[in-house]
Amino acid sequence: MNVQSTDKREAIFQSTLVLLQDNGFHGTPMSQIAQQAKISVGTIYHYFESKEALIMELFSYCKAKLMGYLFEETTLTEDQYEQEFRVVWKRFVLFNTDYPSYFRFMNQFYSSPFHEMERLRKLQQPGEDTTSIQSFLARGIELNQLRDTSIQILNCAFTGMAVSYVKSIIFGKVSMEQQQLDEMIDLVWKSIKKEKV
Amino acid sequence: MNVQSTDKREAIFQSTLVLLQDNGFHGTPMSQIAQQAKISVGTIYHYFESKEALIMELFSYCKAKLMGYLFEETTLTEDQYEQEFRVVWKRFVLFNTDYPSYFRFMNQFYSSPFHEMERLRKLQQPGEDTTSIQSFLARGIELNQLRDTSIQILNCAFTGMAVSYVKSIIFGKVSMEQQQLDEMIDLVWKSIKKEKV
DNA sequence: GTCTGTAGATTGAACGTTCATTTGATGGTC
DNA sequence: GACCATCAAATGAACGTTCAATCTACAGAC
Repeated sequence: MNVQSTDKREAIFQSTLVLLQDNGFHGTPMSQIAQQAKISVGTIYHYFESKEALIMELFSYCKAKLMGYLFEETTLTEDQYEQEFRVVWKRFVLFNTDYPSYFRFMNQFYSSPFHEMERLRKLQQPGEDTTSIQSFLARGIELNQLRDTSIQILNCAFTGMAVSYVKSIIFGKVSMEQQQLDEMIDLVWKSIKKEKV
Repeated sequence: MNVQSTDKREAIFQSTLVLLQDNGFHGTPMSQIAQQAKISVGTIYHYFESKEALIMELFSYCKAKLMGYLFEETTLTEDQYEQEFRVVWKRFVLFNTDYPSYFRFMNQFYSSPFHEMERLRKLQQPGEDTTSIQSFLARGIELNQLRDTSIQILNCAFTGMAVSYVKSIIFGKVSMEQQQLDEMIDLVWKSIKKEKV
């Protein structure tokens, strides 16, 4: 696979992202994806085994981008976990509001039967994402900064509020102001920080 | 429309719910819905104008059930808002874990293009749901029990964490124990309660 | 520098299937 | 016999996928 073909894959990904957000998975025919990407239908099948495979790979692609953005250049100082936390959470919101097509796609993906497939795939091939939100939260517990409870519960607070907030912004219920973003981060931090005795 | 036809509508709703959660909207043909409901395809079109109309009405049906359950028999005493809050939040979780097909359908609905249609419909015909979560939260602010911030932000905490928690339970990441549920409610309350001065 | 062979990339018409919706007939009720 | 409910076959459009043909790039021969 040479440089050109990487471009083609990218073009297919972007085209799919744009169309999916308005039409959904089954509402987006391969022919339309091809048209938008300015290639022919057959070419898609040169790069992806099937429509389903395209979606699965697109998901990995999006997730990798998000995770890369969240944790890039984070210099974690032990006594600055709270600041670090605020940065990561804010990045989560900013990434998704800046690239709403990514967000809407991943959101659709997670609430679709594809999610189940992804889950099963992960069980067979575990331990691939080492820089996940989960391990970031785990570190917070170790550093005695976060409530000593299950990672899953902390994750519900972190991700749940972030996703919900991003939705509010994208769907226009809330405007994206610095002040409100900071207040939202406060809510999140209040809920899962370790109480000082 | 007599009693029989109400039963038929109900049967169609239930059949659709069951099939949609595993196959998604476009992966669920009308023929299959009919088969599962033990009626013929044509009959569905007697009760619903189209597949799309069926989905939209199913959403209203589900939402009404959820809201009815959340706020039934709540005797709101002014000085017991916190308790009331905990009851309502817990009910939100219980309803959705008890009826996962409702949850998964609504979740799909919210992350699909249908949501946009619903939103537009709502704009044209506002003020229909008076017993919504939003007004419950608004009351909390009035009673000086919740942080004095925008309803949308409070809603992100309430709904965001609840949805995320229900997902964890349904997808088997977290088991549903009383202790954990209570801890989760604590997180939510901590994040949005009014700080005592 | 030109020619040639080859492997991969690209095309889009064609195929077979599936689906939402329509329709006209049939059964039941008052 | 009028009206509503129900049925299942028929319709026609749309879709995912395939494939034989065409194009492109480039390495080696001379």
